[in-house]
Amino acid sequence: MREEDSNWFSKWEDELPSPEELMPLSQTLITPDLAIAFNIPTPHHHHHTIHHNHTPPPPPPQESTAVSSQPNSSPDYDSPELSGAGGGAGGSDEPARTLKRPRLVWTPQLHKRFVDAVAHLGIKNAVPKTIMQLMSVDGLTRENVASHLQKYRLYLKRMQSISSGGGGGTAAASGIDAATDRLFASSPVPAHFLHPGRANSDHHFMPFVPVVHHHHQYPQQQQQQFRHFGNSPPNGGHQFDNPFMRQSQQQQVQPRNTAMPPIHSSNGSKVLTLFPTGED
DNA sequence: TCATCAATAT
DNA sequence: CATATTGATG
Repeated sequence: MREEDSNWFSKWEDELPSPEELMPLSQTLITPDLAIAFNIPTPHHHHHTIHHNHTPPPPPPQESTAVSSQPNSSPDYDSPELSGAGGGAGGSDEPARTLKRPRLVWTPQLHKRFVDAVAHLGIKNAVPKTIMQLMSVDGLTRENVASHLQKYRLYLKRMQSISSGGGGGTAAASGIDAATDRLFASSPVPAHFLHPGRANSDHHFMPFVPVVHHHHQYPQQQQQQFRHFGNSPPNGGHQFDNPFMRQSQQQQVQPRNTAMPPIHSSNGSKVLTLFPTGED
């Protein structure tokens, strides 16, 4: 089983789409809204007091490459928004500083990364922030993870209850594999999750979180492509080409559904789905 | 500040 | 229904 330890990363890598596959998007990266949200780029140089924290008291442990290319403007706090005046004004450009991101769709794949991350971190360190970092999914927020984690924990709890209780587990047991938790069921639950009491065996030897972050001011809003990114293992990153599938814009294949209409937000809610649902 | 949870909203 | 958001509490 030691192999796995050395392979876990490779396996992970395998699932990761190659860089090339990630970028190609037919979407405009910067949408009008975005520009507006950022305070309308006036035909002038935007210098914006860039923040190159030189003397920040609390140094964030996230010192990666100093690649702050892409001088994005920083979110200035001044929104002319608010009422007023303009009223609806067509509603095209809304200053809306309160932009909402589209709902994240937890595909089995994404969930798998989540579970893997939690598994490798150990219950102990599996807190939203850390998980989020390990997952390295662009656009994924701490709250996304927190929310999912909360639900996932409930799922684990139910699982423990049924597996140990035994008594009177009438429909309870069946309840598990029932329609609910379809998502959670798609990913195997690491053993240790079921008993927190036990520490993990030998897996706290992480080569260090591959968190190779960019420093980015993530633009909030609009459909964005959540994408992963290959990290390089500390000891020899091997990159194999991964003939993977392309990303679908929005299309989620529900496992149990002969019907085809997947993304049906009854309304016109924008749903963001991650990469395509391949197979597990 | 962050994590966790319960309740609630969309 | 799945996810987001909020508020209380540690």
